[in-house]
Amino acid sequence: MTRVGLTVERLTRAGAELADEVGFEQVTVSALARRFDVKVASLYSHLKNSHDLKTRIALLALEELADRAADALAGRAGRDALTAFANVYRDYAREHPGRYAAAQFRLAPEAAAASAGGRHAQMTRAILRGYDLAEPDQTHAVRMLGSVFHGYVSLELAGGFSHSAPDSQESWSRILDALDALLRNWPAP
Amino acid sequence: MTRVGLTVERLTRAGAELADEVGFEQVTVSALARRFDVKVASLYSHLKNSHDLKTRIALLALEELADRAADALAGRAGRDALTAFANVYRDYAREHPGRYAAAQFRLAPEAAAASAGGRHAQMTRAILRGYDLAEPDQTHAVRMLGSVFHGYVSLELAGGFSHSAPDSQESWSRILDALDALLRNWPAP
DNA sequence: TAATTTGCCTAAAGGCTTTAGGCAGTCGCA
DNA sequence: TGCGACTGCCTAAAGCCTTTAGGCAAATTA
Repeated sequence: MTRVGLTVERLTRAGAELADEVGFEQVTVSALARRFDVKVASLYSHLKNSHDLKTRIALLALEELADRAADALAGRAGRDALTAFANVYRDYAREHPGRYAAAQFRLAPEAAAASAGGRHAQMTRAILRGYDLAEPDQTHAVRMLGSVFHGYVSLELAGGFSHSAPDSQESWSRILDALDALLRNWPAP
Repeated sequence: MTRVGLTVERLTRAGAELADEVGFEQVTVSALARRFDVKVASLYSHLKNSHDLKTRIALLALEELADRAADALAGRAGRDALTAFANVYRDYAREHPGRYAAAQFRLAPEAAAASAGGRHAQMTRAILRGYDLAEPDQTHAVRMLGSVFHGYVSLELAGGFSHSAPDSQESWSRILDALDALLRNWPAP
């Protein structure tokens, strides 16, 4: 009856790995217990419930994404920043599909407030400083960028662009070109 | 022991309604059986399994969406078509959140091939006929439009834009303006 | 070393999925 | 109209997941 040394942090990290391996949907308290070779009930002294586990994985993914984005943004501006930022999302989703799915997990309002979501929005705004957009257009542009990045990455991950020409990488590059052009030339109302 | 008259079609429609009421995730063979006041096992002569049910709901949603989009597109061109098409997605997602979630369900390749997915792509291409874009830019633009529509609607549905100014409707309008401008002025490589 | 806390365990109840086999309406055909 | 075949819904049962309650032993503290 040796102790394995479970902690919320270890469980969350293992849950994130599990998500990348089998998909976020399949992350289950049982599967996690199996992975630690421990009885299921044992996890319930560390986790409130299954939803709690998923929330924690989502928060972890949002933090990781924000950290990477912050790194990528350091020392860059304008189109360079836009591209680097966008690639962080896409690359993260490709490297960690389960975590990326987790990042889309519908958080309860207080969890959302405590999440790295705010950092993401702030960073998107920072990118736009290179583009001379006043409010409220800046907010519109923030929302649009978020939509394109999230939308493209989701569709790509869902297999939407595979098996058809031109390849996805090329579309991605050209879409970033287009966004850059659009931001430099944002239409008046 | 009267017969209720279950059919795959009725089950699928009821499943779609259930999805809108409680969320696509919560759509379950058990819940559906409850709704028809019938034993769970009875549904298994009509449905292969739970995944089959979800696939059918997804296909239904994709059909409905394509039908609406086709209606909206009839007799419109250019920016007018773009706006109408985009609004179909957004409105459908707001009216039928569960079905919209279903439409995002990862389909198996053959199910995807038999789905209305192709009609959606064709209609997006039709819109672009008003904008003078040659290949491969047309495909890039199709992918970008899909990304923005899907991304925006997902983020909005997830509550991303509520409780903050400016309101979501305004951003949506301005983003459509921006897309129209971008398509009229698609940058060269 | 004794007392206390903490961590993992056993047990059990309840829900969802899926398969197997059964009985009774319902429909086609003579 | 009556008989047989089919179809549709049912009971039963096994397997997996979640969650709670209560227990014992290892680790921590004094």
